[in-house]
Amino acid sequence: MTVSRVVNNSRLVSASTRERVERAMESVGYIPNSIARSLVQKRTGVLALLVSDITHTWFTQLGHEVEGAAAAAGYLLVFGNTDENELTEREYAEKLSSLHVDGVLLAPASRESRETIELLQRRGIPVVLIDREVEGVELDIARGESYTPAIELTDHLIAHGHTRLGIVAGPDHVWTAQERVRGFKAALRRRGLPVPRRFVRHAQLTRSGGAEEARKLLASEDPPSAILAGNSYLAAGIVDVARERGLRIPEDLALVTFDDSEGPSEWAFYSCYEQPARAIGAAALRFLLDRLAGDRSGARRAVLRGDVRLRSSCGCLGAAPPQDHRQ
Amino acid sequence: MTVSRVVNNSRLVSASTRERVERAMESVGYIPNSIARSLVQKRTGVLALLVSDITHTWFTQLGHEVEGAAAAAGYLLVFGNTDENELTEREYAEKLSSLHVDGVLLAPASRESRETIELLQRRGIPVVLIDREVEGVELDIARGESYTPAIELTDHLIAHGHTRLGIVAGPDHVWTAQERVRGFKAALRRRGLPVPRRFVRHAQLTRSGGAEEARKLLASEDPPSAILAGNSYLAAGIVDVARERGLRIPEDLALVTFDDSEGPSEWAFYSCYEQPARAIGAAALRFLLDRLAGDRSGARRAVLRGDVRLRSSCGCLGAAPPQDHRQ
DNA sequence: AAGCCTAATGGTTGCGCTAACAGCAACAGG
DNA sequence: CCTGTTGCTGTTAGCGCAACCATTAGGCTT
Repeated sequence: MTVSRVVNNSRLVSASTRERVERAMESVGYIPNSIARSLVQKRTGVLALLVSDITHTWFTQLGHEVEGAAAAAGYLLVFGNTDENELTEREYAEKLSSLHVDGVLLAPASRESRETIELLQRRGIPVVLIDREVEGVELDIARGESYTPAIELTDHLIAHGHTRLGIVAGPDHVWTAQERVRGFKAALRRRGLPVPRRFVRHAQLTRSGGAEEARKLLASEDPPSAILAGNSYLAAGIVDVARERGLRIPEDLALVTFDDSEGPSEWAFYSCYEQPARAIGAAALRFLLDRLAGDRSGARRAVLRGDVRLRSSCGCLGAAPPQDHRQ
Repeated sequence: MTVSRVVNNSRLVSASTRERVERAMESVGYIPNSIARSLVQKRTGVLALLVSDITHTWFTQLGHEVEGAAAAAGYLLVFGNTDENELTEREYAEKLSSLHVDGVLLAPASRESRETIELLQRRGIPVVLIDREVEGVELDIARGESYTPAIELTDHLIAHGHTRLGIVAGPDHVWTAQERVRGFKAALRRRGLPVPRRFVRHAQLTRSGGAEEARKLLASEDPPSAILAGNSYLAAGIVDVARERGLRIPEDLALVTFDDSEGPSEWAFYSCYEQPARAIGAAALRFLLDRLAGDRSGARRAVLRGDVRLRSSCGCLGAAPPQDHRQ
């Protein structure tokens, strides 16, 4: 039909016909069927963002940014939540590829995400990684840093005079957690400080996960006097436990963490390395849009630098324990 | 083809053929095209959740719950973010209806959302409202309470001895904000207390929005000694301003709020009325699934009761100002 | 005036799938 | 033997759209 030409406003339609068609569409209440269109055009105008935890502020900030930019480029963004689980992730990938989304931004759950990625690539769906590397995968990626800042933060704790340091990082299968642990250990070794295995803890990336591991950490005979937390949720859990045990922060327990970014105001108490969520999202989307525009060049990498913010929880802004935040 | 029958596992296929087909699918890497299927079946297996702010913990908790339940029912959930804006909302609705999502859960941005809803209904897409009523729309809805709890919270402040009370609510076009203001005023009137117009403030539902209005509230000659905040983000903004002005909470300024639900630990300091986000999400999805199963009965309403949690910010747990949460 | 271009429009086809039906074998009952 | 029944498999059509080709009208060139 000529209707199609009107809808897609091809220029090969006379003004009079166009108007006639438009009036007709109006009166019938015609709405083009994107599904049929997608079937023939092989593009849907939908992008997907798969994150590991949609309740995590950091990811939603990033998502918010990506969504705005995607809308500006004429794409609809859908969010998916993998729950830090490769199986859920794979299922999402299958659904999304069967729905023929045009591209996927993925914060990979673990090493196993490689299969998810390969699945998507086999279907010709461009993938851009967010936040986390996957071993053996050469792909566009936008992320922050983990190794170097972990060293910086650890060094900072050491500069405060601590010699018994612990870390509560995310699950072992999460790339950023591995990197942060690696940086932590490197910093300690460089200073000739011990790295007791029991001071290196992996937790679920939630407040209760952080609390659980903090409890193990602080239960020992000779507990650490300073902790590097893998992110602000873990830090909040650690603070919970400190409160439980009557430990003042930073006097009895110093704390530094990661990932704060426009978070709740409580986090304003944590000394942290702030990952630029929005900038990472924007960079990732740009990579994806370039791919969709036909860019076939090699894998690109955007490693965005964040800022260290020294506040109360390490002792830089004086002793200011949050134990008044009782339930 | 018989292939279709295998994929949809109809029972009219012999075991041998099924296996043969499956082996073939495996070897070719065949994946069914959901788009084509959707085109003929007129269902996509996709549900949408439109919220006004995806960075708001309350909505993501709700979303997380809905997503899990939707997945269990075989549906994929996509999230959309309307930014508290009817236009964005309408655009989403058009895109989603043109993508033929099977149903929509909507937290309506304002009264104008009525048009969004009518648009979707005209296309035969079932809609269930979340959290907020829309005047003149009779539709399934799952929400918490606002009017009654606002009275309770206000009464509680009065019981603490306050006579000059203010409210920082969400934007005037948001239903819950209207209700909370209505309850606030009703409680004051019932006790014979004045309701100065300048003590009733509407703010953007963000921390900075809350701070802005709190500044106006506290700048007056005879400022309120107690504030009811419309949600925890607004409360955080109010706390920021109190800190700015050296006001102790609750001694110099008492604070009660809404919406806390598994939020950041800072919120554990706020006395609040806790809306059951997850339960609301679950109820809404159940309504939607019932509609999809063919339920044609009248509009249903689930009004879920939450709990008042009395903590430090109103003075119930002793004076415990959070001013140590400095930047 | 013949030939040829261009702009505007309509017709046909096929994207990949499934609903509906048609076909066919095997077998039971009359 | 025929008819009916069951159990499986193949065929046809059509979902709504756009790519492609065909057609027409009108204007331009030579």
